[in-house]
Amino acid sequence: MHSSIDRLLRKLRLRWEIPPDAAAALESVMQPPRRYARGEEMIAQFAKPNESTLMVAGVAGRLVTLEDGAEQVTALHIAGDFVDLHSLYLRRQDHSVVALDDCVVATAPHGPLAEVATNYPAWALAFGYLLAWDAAVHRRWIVMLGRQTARAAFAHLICELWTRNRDVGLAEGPAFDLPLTQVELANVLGLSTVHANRVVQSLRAEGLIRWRSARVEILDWDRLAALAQFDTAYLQH
Amino acid sequence: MHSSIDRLLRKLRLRWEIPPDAAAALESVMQPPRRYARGEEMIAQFAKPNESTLMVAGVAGRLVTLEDGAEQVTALHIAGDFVDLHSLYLRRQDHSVVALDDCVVATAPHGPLAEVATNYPAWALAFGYLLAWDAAVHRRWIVMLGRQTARAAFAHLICELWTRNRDVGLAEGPAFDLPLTQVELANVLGLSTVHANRVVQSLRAEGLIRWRSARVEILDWDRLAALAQFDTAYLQH
DNA sequence: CGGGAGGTTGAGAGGCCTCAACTCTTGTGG
DNA sequence: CCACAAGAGTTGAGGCCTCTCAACCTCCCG
Repeated sequence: MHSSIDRLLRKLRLRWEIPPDAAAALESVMQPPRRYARGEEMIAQFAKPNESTLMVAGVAGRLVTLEDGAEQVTALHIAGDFVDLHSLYLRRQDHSVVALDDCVVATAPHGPLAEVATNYPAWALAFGYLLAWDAAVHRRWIVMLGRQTARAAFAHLICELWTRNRDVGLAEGPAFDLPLTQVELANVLGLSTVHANRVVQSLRAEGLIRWRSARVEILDWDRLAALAQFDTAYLQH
Repeated sequence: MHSSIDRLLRKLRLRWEIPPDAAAALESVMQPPRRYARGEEMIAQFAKPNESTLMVAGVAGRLVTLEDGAEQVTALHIAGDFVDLHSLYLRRQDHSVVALDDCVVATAPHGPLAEVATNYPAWALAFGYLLAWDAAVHRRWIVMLGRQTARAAFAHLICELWTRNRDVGLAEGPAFDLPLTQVELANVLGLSTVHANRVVQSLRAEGLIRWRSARVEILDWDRLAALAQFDTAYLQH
């Protein structure tokens, strides 16, 4: 990877032309890469950032904390994802962003970023697409949490993350990095830690996945996707 | 209401200037209002619409149907909401849109709509805002489904819908229209119909709300909001 | 070698589900 | 104007999924 926006370009170019001059324009407004260690808070809840953050490497989560202390992860992001493109349009963050692994990110100040969108139709379109795509993933999570069992939800999460990793060139065959603790997984799936653990064990015992030392390997895609009722359509468009 | 976009303008003008000429430009690309009867499907799942739909009156829901037949509503929309602004950017609908009450809608063809965004910076900004706002609501629903009990989730839904109705001038004091059947409510909250019914009764019995003949009246906002852990921030920005 | 984070296990409780029946409301046709 | 049908709402009972509490294990690192 030569530039911070390579993974993003790779994903977008699956379905669109991004002209080299447009790519160069975005690249020119990205700040130099910055690192966060696993566990660090990248953006605080209720913050009002004046820049948007692009993941270059690692995994980050958007975390909502309720008054009673309950925590729910509303989105996971990997290399090539903008973590908070929406902050271009919304005044306050409704959630914090946490590094779930060591991360490298590059930020773009809102002013120049908006200018890129005005000057390059390809980016105006792509930013709209990225916002809409984010929402499409949110909707699938709503279905996952509202209408699927814990086992199916976990299976779906694995299918989604594998697909997204593949789309940016980060899946090696049936395997990809998943540096979540089971506590964090529970906060994604809306479960208690104890039950999250049992769900993981159950999929392992059935020979659907292997998961150890921050790496998931999918052993039986067909059965996993069937359990998850995974339909990749919402990720592609 | 004189024009189809009045409620939308009202909502946006809570935080932005929308110049009259920009307003006129959007209005000029809206098609004449069209009606749907309660229960009608406005947009089919997997459709590829070439227009976006603005609610003028009524209530609509975005409905995802899984292979096993389970149904989950991922969003509710009232007057002033674009139901599928994202279709400007995404090729296929990932869900259907259903009229939950008699509805009046106006559509705008994607071509002219995109042109309005290019020619009027206020609309470029507002469309980005509306997309991001939609996603913020999705995120709150993820928290609601993942980390709140059925009672709290229902309470939250009521708080959110009252606030949104108020913002477009459709709340009369503590009351607003909620033309959902309990089956539909269950599909919003990710519950069985039976349990949805018990949740409704429970909030009624506690004197938090009244709900009859498609109309909700909030009897004790403070206790309802506390139960819901409702924080209006995500709706305002 | 000790400490701590992460993972695992067991047992009992509770929220929510399914199945099934029953009641109430609404609207339609005779 | 009544009778009936269909849809919506309600109730009961039993069972499963998931939660809480609490302990214990394992691995890694200093």
